[in-house]
Amino acid sequence: MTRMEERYNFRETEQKWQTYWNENETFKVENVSDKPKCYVLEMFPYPSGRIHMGHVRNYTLGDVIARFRRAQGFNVLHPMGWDSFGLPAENAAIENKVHPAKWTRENIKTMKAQFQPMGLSIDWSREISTCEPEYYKHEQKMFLDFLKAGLAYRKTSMVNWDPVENTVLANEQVVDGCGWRSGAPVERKELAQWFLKITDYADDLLEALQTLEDWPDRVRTMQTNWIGKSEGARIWFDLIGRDDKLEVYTTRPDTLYGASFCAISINHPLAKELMDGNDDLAAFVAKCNAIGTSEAAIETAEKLGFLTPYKVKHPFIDGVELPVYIANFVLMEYGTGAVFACPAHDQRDMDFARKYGLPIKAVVAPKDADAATFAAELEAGNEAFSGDGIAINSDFLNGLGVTEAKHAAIEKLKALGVGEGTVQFRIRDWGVSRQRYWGCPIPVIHCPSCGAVPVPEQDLPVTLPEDVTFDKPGNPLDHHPTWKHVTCPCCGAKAQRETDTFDTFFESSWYFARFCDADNDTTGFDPKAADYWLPVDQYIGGIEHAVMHLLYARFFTRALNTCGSISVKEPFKGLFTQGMVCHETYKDEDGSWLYPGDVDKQGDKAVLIENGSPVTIGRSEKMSKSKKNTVDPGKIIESYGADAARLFMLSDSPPDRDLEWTESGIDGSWRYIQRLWRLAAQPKFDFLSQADTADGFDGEAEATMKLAHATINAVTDDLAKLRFNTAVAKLRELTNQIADMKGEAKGSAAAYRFGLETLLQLIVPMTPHIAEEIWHAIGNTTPLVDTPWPQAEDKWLINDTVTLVVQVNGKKRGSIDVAADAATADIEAMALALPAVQNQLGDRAPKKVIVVPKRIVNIVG
RNA sequence: GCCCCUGUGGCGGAACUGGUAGACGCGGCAGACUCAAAAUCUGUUUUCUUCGGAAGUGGGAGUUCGAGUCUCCCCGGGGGCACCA
Repeated sequence: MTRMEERYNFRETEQKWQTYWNENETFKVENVSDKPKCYVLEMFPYPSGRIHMGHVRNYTLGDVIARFRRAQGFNVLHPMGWDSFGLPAENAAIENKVHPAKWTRENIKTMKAQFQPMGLSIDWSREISTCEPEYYKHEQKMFLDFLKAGLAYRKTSMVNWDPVENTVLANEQVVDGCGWRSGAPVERKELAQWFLKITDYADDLLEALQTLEDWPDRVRTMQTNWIGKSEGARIWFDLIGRDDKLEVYTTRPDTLYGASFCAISINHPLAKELMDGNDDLAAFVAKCNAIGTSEAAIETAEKLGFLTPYKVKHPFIDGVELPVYIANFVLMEYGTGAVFACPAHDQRDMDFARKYGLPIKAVVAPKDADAATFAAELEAGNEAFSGDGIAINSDFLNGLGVTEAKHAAIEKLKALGVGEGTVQFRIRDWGVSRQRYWGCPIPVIHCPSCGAVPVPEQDLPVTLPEDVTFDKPGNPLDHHPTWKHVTCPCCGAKAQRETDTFDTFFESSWYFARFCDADNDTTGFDPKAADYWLPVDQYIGGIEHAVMHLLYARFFTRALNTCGSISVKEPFKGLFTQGMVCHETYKDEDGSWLYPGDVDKQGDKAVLIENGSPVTIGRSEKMSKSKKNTVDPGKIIESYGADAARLFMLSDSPPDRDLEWTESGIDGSWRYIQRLWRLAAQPKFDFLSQADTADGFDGEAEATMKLAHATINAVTDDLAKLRFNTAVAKLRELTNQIADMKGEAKGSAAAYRFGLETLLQLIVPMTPHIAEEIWHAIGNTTPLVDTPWPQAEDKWLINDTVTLVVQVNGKKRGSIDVAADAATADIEAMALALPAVQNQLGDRAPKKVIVVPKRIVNIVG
């Protein structure tokens, strides 16, 4: 063995093993193997320029799983790439006059160099960058396939329009009704946009959530809510004096007998019809629009109604006519943009009815209530009743429960030809057009006579022009002198390219398939490669992607499946959402944010290092540039090493909870790394030359052997369940056990060595560098990274004697050591003989003695 | 308003299907080594205590031989959704 330095030099060691892994292509994988496959993927980063602690946590978690599975004998795919289209690149272009491509590629280079010292087990041969034509040309082909399959279409819809920047903004880019950069009030504008038919898969996307057992319930709930399936009925009310009908959607057809009016959206065609020359209505619409769409505005918004001259016939009751209002609470985007209102059983309708003096009629009463009394109280009050109950005052529905009454009402509507049962979804088709330069061009040509014509496949890719300017607002593709001017592929006439680009969620909707076959130049990936690797076994990322990215990717995979490009439907079998990395916040006397590095903490107080002026310590929040509570991963790795940083990311906090970054925490991890080193470099006794198991094990040696084997099982289980914090705790316990050994028992040296080697084998996924270094230093020649995961031996897991706690009336009074197979009667006798038990019982005889084998004895006195 | 998560020492957090509450770490305290400091090591660290014990997992009830864990009600913290008919 090599002589070990007294102190561990992490800089040298970490560099050494990283170089070894790179040169040996240790983590490069093939798409064929006789081992079972395991695909571990972390959400790929946006190349913003610098890695942050969130990245470190994310990629450490994934790396531990990847290394663990690799050791367990899986063929592990653990790739990395760059989600490199997006707005920040264009902002940089505008602010710093640098081309988005240059900015992005330089950032990738920087960030890749920052990832390198983390020691991640990544197959870099599969690296991808989504802004390169080699990547995005495939998604242009996919889009053409979607068009053919009827999964993509163009329609005019309302969008958030920034009048200063002349571009569409995503909902997230609208802050308090204003553009996030320009600060100008956002306008609603109708614009022709490309959509993908995610709604075709609404039911499947919802149903399949139940099969995703390895997803957090939270995410499944959020997607369920987002898809928003509701079952109800469409009803066609006869408009009196007109030929047409008013179509409404309701989830409560059982309350039709309580209907008192209908209400339509201000954007409903009937409302628009009335708008011509009607100043009162125009004023009303203006008033509604002025309320705004912010949460607070809606919360306090008054119910506003405008009575139209229209009336509709009640579908069930002859001769009853209902007035039609235009109301601010009815949304054109949901259902049919029209509702019938039953004030007694809907709070919103109740508020509206009270305000405008409309009738209120109770038609459902709780099971146990006296119907007449209940109805009278309900109709006199201001509180609607929306609970379950029995139909009353409802003719043929009377006596039915809500569910049965809904069915009966729908049957009757169908029989009368005035309605039908229907399912309504909240989710809407995915608008993918963006008036942006730094995205994938939408491969379509607009011809005055042929319309929107797909770019012929042989003309792909449609690449972004390099020579663009950002000196005026709007889309540089639109301003480009020549790029958009082309001829129609159909008729040869002068035509224009589509100048919109795809939403950048497009790229992240299939990158996991690209990693399976990253060099494929024909279809983006070979279906066979995707079949082999997909679905991703463990996907890891932030909860912020619970709906958007994760839903788009699930849809996209289904769409590719429909087009025959892929055989799976669900891209991610297991999903793990990690918590945020947080840090205390600091402010100076003027209330400006301060960097932790500028602050000197002394107990509960803090001062500015520069001049000693007082600093206010704020609550711990997600690390963010704006609050300056960030810690640079590069500096941390530089001063503590990657292993210490990785270990800290895994210790203490469960990975799905927020992690509080502290100096003392990273110090603690660093101390552990040093301690681990001393275990081998400065042992209390010579465990290497004396290691001999011929005489068996005794005392501390036996205890170490037992703990080592128990730890193998415990840590294996913890890692499989992603309970890294408890795995670390158990490894520390084993470390303590080994460190406490004195070398005096039979087999001490052998047990010490076995314990240490076990520890290294179990900790190598977390702290790969030091584990590998010690492994070799104590004489192993096969790299630890290629050593199979340890297996616990049964003989060390069995205990001859067990300690039983003895309770009297549920309170602990002592304990007894008994043989594992001791008879119940003997155990009882021993427990009762304990002085502490005698004291408690006094003269009384025990009423009952409960013996739970290998656990507890409870004496009831 | 609806839905979800969460509440355990000074702090982060352990506690498998109900069975020794506080593993492991951070911080603190005391001591050793040192001229001194750092590092390291040893001990101690839920609270109260008449040193026998007693209380204790946000609060209150319940089920049980036994509850941090299960049930019901209430309170606090965090997050998501929402004029969704």
